[in-house]
Amino acid sequence: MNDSLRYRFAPSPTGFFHVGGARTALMNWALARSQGGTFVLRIEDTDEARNRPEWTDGIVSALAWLGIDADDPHFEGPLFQSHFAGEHVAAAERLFASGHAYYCEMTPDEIQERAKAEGVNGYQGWSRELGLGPGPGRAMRFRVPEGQTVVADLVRGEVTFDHAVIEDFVLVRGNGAPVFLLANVVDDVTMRISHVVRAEEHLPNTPKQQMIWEALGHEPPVWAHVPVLVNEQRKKLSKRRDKVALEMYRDEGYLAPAMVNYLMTLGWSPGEASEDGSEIIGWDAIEQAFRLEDVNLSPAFFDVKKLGAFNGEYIRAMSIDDLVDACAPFLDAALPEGWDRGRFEAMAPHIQPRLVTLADAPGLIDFLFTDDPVIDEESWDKTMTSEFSAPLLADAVASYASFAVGDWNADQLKATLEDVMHRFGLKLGKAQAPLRVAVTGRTVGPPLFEALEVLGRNETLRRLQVALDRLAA
RNA sequence: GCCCCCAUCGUCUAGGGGCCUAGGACACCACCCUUUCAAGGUGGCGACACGGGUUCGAAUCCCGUUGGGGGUACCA
Repeated sequence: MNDSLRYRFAPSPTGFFHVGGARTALMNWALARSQGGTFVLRIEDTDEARNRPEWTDGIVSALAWLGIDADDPHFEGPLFQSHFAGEHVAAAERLFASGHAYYCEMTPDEIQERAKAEGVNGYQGWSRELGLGPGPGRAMRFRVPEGQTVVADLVRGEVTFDHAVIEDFVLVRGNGAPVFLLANVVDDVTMRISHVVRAEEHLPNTPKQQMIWEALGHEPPVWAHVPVLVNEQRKKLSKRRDKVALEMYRDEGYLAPAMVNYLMTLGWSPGEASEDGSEIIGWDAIEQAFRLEDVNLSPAFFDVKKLGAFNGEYIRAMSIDDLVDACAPFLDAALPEGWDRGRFEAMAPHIQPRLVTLADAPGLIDFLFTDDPVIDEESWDKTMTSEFSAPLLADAVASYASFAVGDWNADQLKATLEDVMHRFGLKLGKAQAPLRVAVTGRTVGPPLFEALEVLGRNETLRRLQVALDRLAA
């Protein structure tokens, strides 16, 4: 372990875990593990979050789902920001004592008025030289010196900010509560954080944080601001308009490794680490290959369709046993209680290449687990209105009825229907359609004869007869 | 308003002066395979925002324009 490499991930609990947060967490994790450093999970527990401990539990379990394991030696935490509250105030006092901060008793309204009257923008350090001491309602502000701050960012290079455009920002509110900006820096200092890897939206605040680091007498950390994730309108992913909760993707049957893989390809490319040019690459390889220096500068669109492609890829790579296990919860939710696991195991290889998410599984095979298939009327109309539908069905019933139980398998069923179709001068694609609708209720689905084999002789014949009766009526 | 960031196919990206008539992946289209739908295979469509420089040579470097995004609270 390299004790001097400490990467922090500092989410605020909000009741769900943001996919953007997942990505930065993953990046920090990859760095900490491959460099032999530590991933520090620090949770910004607000008052509301403290009343809802399940929110912070959610963060830990979301991280665990992603493979960021709290028991891993590289993992430290969770630590809670509120535990350091005393240190926040103490640091502010030191800043005041050393002249880096001063008290100001102007209210936001007064500031706005005066700025308007003077035709200037924002607070102009009006209380700087008043020599005010602490007092009720007085906020502590940072005395921004002349000059400029250069933020050395590992992904974006050196970014220069002119102090002239940074107002004397508030450190501690009039009620004595330190602001987030200060708390954050003090936590980072206290926890000896060496690398701050976070989303780009924090870049404009970084010069302020760097000034605080320096005023506190510390060398600032290595900064790295990675591009934000955006929606189709190129706006930052937001809880209100976008589907951003990691938990929702998990609950819809997206696989963690697929999500992890996809997230890491946003703003970064595995490059040489992927020998075949595909973007499908396992975590171990990602961990070894990931470098902040290789991260892109521009925002990336979170494309659910591409996520789905990755997910399908990962599903197809699963063993049948694993697939069955993974699908089980989704089947529990959708099928009648006590569904036959063996039956699903028999069909699993056939639905595997057809799944985008695990949640798609029940819809593909539910007809095998219900008393009667749900007939899609559109499908019925499309396939049962031909002249040959009824006679073909009748022929099929007659042919299948003569099957011995031991002959009831996909190959024989197919061969027999081929005989039938020849009698009608049809191709298999056409001839199987009425049977498919009669048995499954739909025109599309898993391979028909395999499904019939699983369904069994009696039930298949019964369903075909039901359809025949309906056609006769 | 002010500050900061960004700009290669529809999308995610490769690219760091000649290897680029710009490569891959997802999506899309066509064909093949085929038991419907998928999966798989083959092929196709498709981009360096614009304008100036620098250079023998620019997607790559510089400047500007335009366009996008983010930030700017006694929010976190």
